[in-house]
Amino acid sequence: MSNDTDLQERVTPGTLAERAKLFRGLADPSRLAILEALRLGPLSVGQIVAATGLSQPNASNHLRCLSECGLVAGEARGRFVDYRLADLRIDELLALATELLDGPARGVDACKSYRASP
Amino acid sequence: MSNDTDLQERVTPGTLAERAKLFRGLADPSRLAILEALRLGPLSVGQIVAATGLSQPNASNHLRCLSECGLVAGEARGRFVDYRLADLRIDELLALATELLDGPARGVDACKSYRASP
DNA sequence: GCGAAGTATCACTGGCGGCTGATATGTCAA
DNA sequence: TTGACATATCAGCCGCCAGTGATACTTCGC
Repeated sequence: MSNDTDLQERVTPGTLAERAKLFRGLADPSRLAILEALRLGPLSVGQIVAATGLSQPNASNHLRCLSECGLVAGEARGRFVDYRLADLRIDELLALATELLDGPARGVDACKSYRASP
Repeated sequence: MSNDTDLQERVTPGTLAERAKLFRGLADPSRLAILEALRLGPLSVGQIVAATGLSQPNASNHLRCLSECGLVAGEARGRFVDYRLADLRIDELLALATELLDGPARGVDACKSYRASP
């Protein structure tokens, strides 16, 4: 059993679970909607709520998560908080995903193993 | 209510749920372990099982899913099936994720909103 | 100070997805 | 043909995360 774990670790030393967790951060339509909205520029929570249609507590929760994960960064301005993408490579990652969806990964939406919005 | 949906759609026309689903395909440690193993070259199911420590039915299930999604491609060779990454950009995507984890997204593993392996 | 607006936090729940164990299908060797 | 091997499929259970609703906290206008 410890052997199996070792084998798993040997594939990519250490960061396998972390990478899965990173992708999981991007795997939720709500979080993705927030990130997409922020690609155009910084937004306050209220603006994000308006842009995505999420409820305010829900958006706040996801923003907390995204912030802790280092995907977005929030800057308090009075009673408002402006959020922005934490890194340019996040934009690249999203763009690359779009490319794949137009290409080989076109069959994703047909996959029955899991849903888009859980 | 239909207004909120419209707003959501306006962020990225059409492909928001699909992109979430693509990331969800990468968000599982088992699937990610398979993809990582395949980055080094094509492998049969048995070799994947040995490399990842997954059970055979479990690996087969994930391979089916990954194949339907267009992330891997399988080629039957006798009673063996060799799987490989379906596109080079999948490798790029994984590399970009690693970069982010070494950089701004370092706090991902500390995020308590969700786990690495569900 | 007081009320209001913006944001964050909390407990709760329902639905979904990943793992397992058994079984089916298909293919090679003898 | 028969047995063994490689892979695929199936049903069921369990743990979990996303959403909701209520509420607390902070900051601004008056």
